[in-house]
Formats: sequence, C-alpha cells, structure tokens
Amino acid sequence: MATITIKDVAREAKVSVASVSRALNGGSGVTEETGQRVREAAAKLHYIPHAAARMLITRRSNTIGALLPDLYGEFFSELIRGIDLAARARGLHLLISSSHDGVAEAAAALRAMQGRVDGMLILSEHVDAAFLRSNLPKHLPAVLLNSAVKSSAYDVLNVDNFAGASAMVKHLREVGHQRIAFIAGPEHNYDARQRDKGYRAAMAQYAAEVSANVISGDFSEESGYRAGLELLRQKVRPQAVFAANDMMAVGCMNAFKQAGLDVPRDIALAGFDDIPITRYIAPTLTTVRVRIVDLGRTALERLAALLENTEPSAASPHTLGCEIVVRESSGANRKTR
Amino acid sequence: MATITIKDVAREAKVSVASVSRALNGGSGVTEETGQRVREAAAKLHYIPHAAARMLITRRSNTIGALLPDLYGEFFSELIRGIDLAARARGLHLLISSSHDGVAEAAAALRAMQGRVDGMLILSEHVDAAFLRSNLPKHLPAVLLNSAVKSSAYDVLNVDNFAGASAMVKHLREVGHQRIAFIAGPEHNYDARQRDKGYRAAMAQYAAEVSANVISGDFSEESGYRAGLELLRQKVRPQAVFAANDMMAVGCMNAFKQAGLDVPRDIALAGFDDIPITRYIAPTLTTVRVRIVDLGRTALERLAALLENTEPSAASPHTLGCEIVVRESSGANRKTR
DNA sequence: AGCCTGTATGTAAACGTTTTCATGCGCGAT
DNA sequence: ATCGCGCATGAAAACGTTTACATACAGGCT
Repeated sequence: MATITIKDVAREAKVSVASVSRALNGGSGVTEETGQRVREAAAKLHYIPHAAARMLITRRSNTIGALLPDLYGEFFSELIRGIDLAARARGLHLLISSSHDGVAEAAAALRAMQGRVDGMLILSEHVDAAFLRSNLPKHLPAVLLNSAVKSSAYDVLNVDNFAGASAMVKHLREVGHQRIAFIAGPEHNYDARQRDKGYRAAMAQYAAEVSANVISGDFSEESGYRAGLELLRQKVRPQAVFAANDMMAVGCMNAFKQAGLDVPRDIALAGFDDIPITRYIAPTLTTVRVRIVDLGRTALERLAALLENTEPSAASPHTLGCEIVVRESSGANRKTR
Repeated sequence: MATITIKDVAREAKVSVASVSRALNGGSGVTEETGQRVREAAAKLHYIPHAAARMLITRRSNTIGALLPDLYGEFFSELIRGIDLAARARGLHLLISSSHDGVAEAAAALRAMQGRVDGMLILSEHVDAAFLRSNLPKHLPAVLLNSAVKSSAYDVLNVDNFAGASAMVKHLREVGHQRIAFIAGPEHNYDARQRDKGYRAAMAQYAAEVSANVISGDFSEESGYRAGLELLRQKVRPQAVFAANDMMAVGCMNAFKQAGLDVPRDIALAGFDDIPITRYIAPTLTTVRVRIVDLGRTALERLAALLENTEPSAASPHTLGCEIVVRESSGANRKTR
C-alpha cells in the first residue's frame, strides 16, 4: 500500500539493505546470485529508490538548475532546448526557474534551489558579482550566460555580440547603405550593451561621413514598432536600420510596411539572434546568427565538466562567435547583381 | 567552511534544533524573542535549509514534474511558459524532462522523477493507461494533457480539436471553398487524430458534393512542404488546404509560393494552433486558436488543486475550447466584400 | 596445519530536516 | 494553597538511502 522502500526489497530477497543497495547500484561487492535475487525482488515489488533520501546521503542530485528571465520568445525556447538536449545526454535533470521581476525574487529563486541541484546555469540581468557572492553557495558550480561578470571565480559564457554587431554594420555598408540607424535593447542587458558598442565602434570608423543614430528599445516587438515610427519622423531618413534583436526588427518592419515603405527597396533592415521566425517573414530577415541551441548546449557541457573535476579548474571565460546571415531585408542582392 | 546546517544555527542562537525549525517555518509555538534570535542567527550564518532533507521528512518537494516530447517549436515553448507562470505563482518548482524517443525512455524518465516531485504533468504520445499503471506510483497525482486516456483514474485535459477542425472546415466552406484538402498529423498523436476526425465529420456533411482528401504529414514544416507538392500534382486541385498544425501550413505555403501560386487567390490555406509565427508570415495565416499558455496554466492549476485535496476528488476530464482566427490566408475578405 | 588475504555479507552510523512526545514553568481558577 | 492548563522548549525518533566498519568464511600460501 504505502511506498515501498529498500527494506521491503531486502526482506523479499532475504538479504540486508546494504546488499540491496550494492546490487542495485554498482553491482560490485555482491555475488552474481544475490545480485540476481535482489533485482528480481526489486522488479517484483516495483521498487523505485526515493530520490530525496539518496540526495541527502550522496549529496548529489543529478540535477542542474537554470535561472532564466521570462521564457517569452523564441530565444529562450531555443536556449532551453539546447540545455535540455545536453542534459538529457548526460542523464541530468533540469530544474527551471524563470521570470524574476527583481533582484529579491531572483535571490529567492536561487536560494530555493540549494540542496536540490548540483550546479547552476544562470542568465539574468539582475546578477552581478556581489549578488552571487551573497546568494550562491561557495561550493556550488555555476556557469553564467551572457553576463558582464568578469570575476575569475565564475565561469562565464558569452556571445560575441560586439563582433557580430560590427560585422552587420560592415555588411550594411558594403551593400551601399550610408546612414545606418540602430535600435538599442534594454539598458541593463549585457548583450544589448555589447551590441550597441559594436554598432557604435563600427560606425565610428566612418565618422567622417555619418554619425551614429540610436533609438532606444527594450527587445520587444512593440518597442521595435515604436522605434520604426520614430525613425520615419526623422528629417533625414536612414537608409538602413539595424535592430539589436530580431523581434524589434519585426516590429520595425511592420511600422515601415504600414507606412507604405518597401523593405528593402526603400529602407533596409537587419536584426540580431536569428530566431526561427526570421526565415518566415516577408521579406526574410538579414540577421546575426547566434547559435542559441549551441549556446545552451555548451553552457551545460561546461557545467557538467565543472561537476566532474573536483579541482577548481581556472574558470575560463569563453565566447561564442556569431555570423552574418544575409537574407532579403538588407537589400544585398540589389547591390550585388 | 562546509555547508552550515540547522545545528549550527541552533548553537549560534543557543536553542535546540527543534526551536530553530519552528521559528523558521510556521513561527508558531515559539516566543517572539527566540524567534527573533533564531532569525538573526540564521541570517548571520547565511543558513539555507537543505531541500533534500526537508523533502525526505515532509514528503513534499514543492516541485512538479513535466514529461514532454521534444521541446521543438513554438507550441512547447508556449506551453512551458504557461506552466511556468502558474507554477511560479504558486511557489512550485518545475522539473522538466523532454525528448523521449520511445516508451522505455519515457518510462525511465517518469521513474526517475519519483521522490523528487509532488505531481506530474504528462504530455506524451507513448503514454496510455497501461503505461501509467505500471510506471506511475499510485499515489502520485497527475494531469494528462491531450491524451486519449479516458480512465477516470487520471485527470485529463484536452483541447477540443474535433470542434476546432470542424469549425475551420465550416469557415472555409462559408468563404466559398468546396474542395478542401487536409494535411494530417502523426498517426499516433491524439490531437492529430481528433483533428482528422473533425475534418472528416465536417466534410461528411457535404458528402454529396465532394469527398475528403487527406494527405499524411507529421506536424513538421518539411512534411507540410511535401504535402503541398503532392496536392499540386493532383488532377483536380483543391481550392483550400487545411493543415493539422501551423508548421505544416507554413511548409505547404512555401510549396505553393515556390510553384508560383498566390495564397489565398489561387488557393486558400489554414492551420491549427495559432502559434505566434502565424501573425508574421505573408499572407498571415488563418488558423484555429488553441490558447496554449492557458492550456499549460490550466493544467498546472488542476494539478495544484489535486495536491491540496487529499481526497481523490473524482478525476473530471476537461476540454478547452478553441476558436477560429480568420486572417489573410483563407481568402475570407475576397468573398465578404 | 596455521595464517593471511580477499571477498560477500550484515550492522549501524550518517545525511539534515520535521515532528511527536515529554518536561517544566507560570498563571488563573477553584 | 493547590490544582490544572497552556505554552515554550528540548530530546529523540523518523524519513530512506549509502557506506564505513565489523564479521565470517573460503582458500592459497608457507
């Protein structure tokens, strides 16, 4: 009736609980015959070890925790998928905690994971070195994603936003656009800031000709739409618009279409992330590809490596490259042919 | 140095561990003054209760497990988001397990969750009543999503696929299409089968005029594309195509575009699910809206309700309605004006 | 034959909590 | 004054495992 425990199996197999444990785990230190008997008894009783008890004694949960922002949008679904795939391959469970409105909430979430995870994957704008020092147990391995934290105490995995943004500006220049506007992302988002810097740096190379033109946004489609309207109101209209993420590019595109403009003939457009949707809209969106699934996978693999090595293993920061994906919206074919 | 436990707090506050536990939890049964002292000690030592130990004794993990198929596509990202939102609101954690290639793997995943979750949310084509009987502990509450399981032993939450599909056929008829083809989903998927039935039933109402025309697919964009090509090869081309999910509709649309056809002028198209992407493609896709986020949220809320009530509470099957969303691809405006 | 070594097994401690139960104390009611 | 009652507190059991240690036994060595 009640849950059946290792003791029941021991009784059934007529051995001690120790032997049951040995037989069911390593299998070593137990004779073939008893091993057999134990396995049979376990199967017969439908015995399933109680995870919590095991965690308590072994101090291992085979679970990794993921602290993420709101799961909205394709970026996170892809990221989770990458993490999940890698976790599954390693037999690790995934405990997810998302949507933290503020620092306090993020801290609470992080603390609540204590004792139920072996390591943490953290992607949150609320997290900085001080936050981690006070909320992350010293011994708990963690990998930070897209974080500004530089401390060698933590392992961090970033996307090369700066290079990606610069490369996109370069591309837009190459296909003939001079006045390139930028729709920035949220101020406190590290990725967004890096993309902004990349844009500005690349534009500075042509400073003599034209200066940077940055409209603020917050990564939402809605903010991209508003930015689009604002750009249309400028006395001198830009020839190309580079949005700090794809969703804003989509919103911006809608603003342009609604105003009767043709993309890319009247104005070119580019995004960042390469979420699946970019392939389906019309015109298809030129963007900077971030291999999101790989990002998740790599993060998990680094964390897994951390779990294996008991030695601290110098936390090496790492950066994932990204590449330009030229589609219709940037008007590349118009110039090339 | 090592992890600090409740004993350390007790020593620091000069009380017994029992009092620490009382002070930190309910707070009742302890004087205001000791409560204060304990909280101070806990804060000073950065004490965090060990989740596993607590789980073991309370037999509560405040975690719910979600057994899902591969997380690919917007459907699942939306679903997870709905689940996550509701879980967060109730202070529940989310343990996710996805991508089960076969029955055995699904069973293993389900068993691995034993002892670390209070309840299960299950969406998997491998799951039937027999599977549950042998792999789901009797006392573990579970909510099945989009499942064919009828047993009153389990709580199941379905989408009204049949009515949705019928309504879509009706809509397509109303805007003037006679010959309506259907691209079916995977054979073993319950949703897919119900949509198929809904289509056939609605078509049967007009049997005298025209018969059903079903092409097989598997919910992937690729299979929708292939189905599109196949439809184009038919001697009498259908006037409208109804795909069992949106991604296949997208694939099919690409096939049509590639063949130089104009949607909806030359051929109308409709999908099912109303994933976000439907709003961004051109033409925008007429579809059947399944409130995916609500589905996830509702599922979690029912599970939470199950957790509260110790009494079995007759497992009531429930169905979420869905509604037609008319956009450009079905050619509705052409007829109405 | 005696000893030592290795191996299978069992006993019991340990993991960090919560909770039951007993204890002792103060205080109002009789 | 005594009794009893409520309440804060502490001691210890319990949760279900793993594992260190003890034990016993078999067999190969000298």
